[in-house]
Amino acid sequence: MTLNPRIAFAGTPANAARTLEALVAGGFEVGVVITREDAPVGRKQVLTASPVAEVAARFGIPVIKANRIDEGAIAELAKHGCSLGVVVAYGALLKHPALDALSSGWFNLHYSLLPKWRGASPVQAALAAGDRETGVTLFRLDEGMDTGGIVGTVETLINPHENAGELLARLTELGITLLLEQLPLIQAGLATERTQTEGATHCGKLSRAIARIDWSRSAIEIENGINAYNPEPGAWTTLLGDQVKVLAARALGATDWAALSESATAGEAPAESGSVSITKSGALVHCGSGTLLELREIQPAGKKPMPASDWARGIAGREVRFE
RNA sequence: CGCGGGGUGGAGCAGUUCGGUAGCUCGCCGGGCUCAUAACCCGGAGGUCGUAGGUUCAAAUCCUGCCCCCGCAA
Repeated sequence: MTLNPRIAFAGTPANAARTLEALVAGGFEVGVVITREDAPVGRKQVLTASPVAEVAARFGIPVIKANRIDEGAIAELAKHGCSLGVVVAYGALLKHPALDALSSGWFNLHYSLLPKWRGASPVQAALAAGDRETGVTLFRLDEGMDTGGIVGTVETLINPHENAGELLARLTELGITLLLEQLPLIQAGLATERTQTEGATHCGKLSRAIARIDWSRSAIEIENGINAYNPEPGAWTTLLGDQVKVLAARALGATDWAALSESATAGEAPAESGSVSITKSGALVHCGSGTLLELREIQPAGKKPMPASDWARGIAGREVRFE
């Protein structure tokens, strides 16, 4: 038995589940877990409990399944004697009655360096914007959207070609470190909270629409988008009307290759955006401003993910252009 | 019964509409060229065409059931 206050944990997806695991392993007493209700998953629409619910069940922690922390959930919450809340990607905003439900308040792990990228998709936003660095922020929840006082941050450089899945995995571990370090201080009333600075930026919810590749943009911008929107919701384009996911690709610098090529000096028409050149080892897509994007991994609709070189072999000899 | 694509030698594809026992680009094995090579040349191995049954003189190709994979939607 610890003397520390019992913690209420709110979260839903896999990285939240991982954090919950670490919290328990770290000796913190999690009195109750709040997660979103079971949802249909996959083609079969099987009603599935969230990863956080799974972990809670494994540790025998009581679970409250609610898509928002309303009066009913607050009443349930009160039964478990928790005084401090930790929120990691729960999936709903905490409004006022809920915020006041715990005497020591709620603290949230947010995967950006606040006040940068407040909102629902900070990891993706940082990658899409081509940021060089990002991080994790632990802050006290208030009624605003990611506006509360900052308890601590961890910074990290974004690796070249790193996608959102990889980056989130790293940030999750950094967040766990931060949380395990700061939580005892918070519990002891020794944590400091500093007001967020000016210059906030925001990001919205992810949608499939924004993950569509616009081949008229430069290769670097396109690569940033591909890194940002993989693995979810998946950067995509279309080929003859069928959707094709681009799982990984690399911009070949910012060079205007079209202007340098012999065909340009020979007066031939420049390649249209989206047209694909099959090479010996793969495929190059012509992007805006004459830039080139080298495809690395691709997934046509109905197919499994495959190396771009394999895909290129199958379409060799045909004219190919992404729309 | 939500919509849709697909299962052909190790990989990616073609062939299926108009049935006649299998092709392409690679990979692999062996040999050659070369200082050398992921380059080039020659040769070779490897396939019950997802599965069960049906129609037929003949089925990867037509019909029916089943299994599996995947995209969308939710």
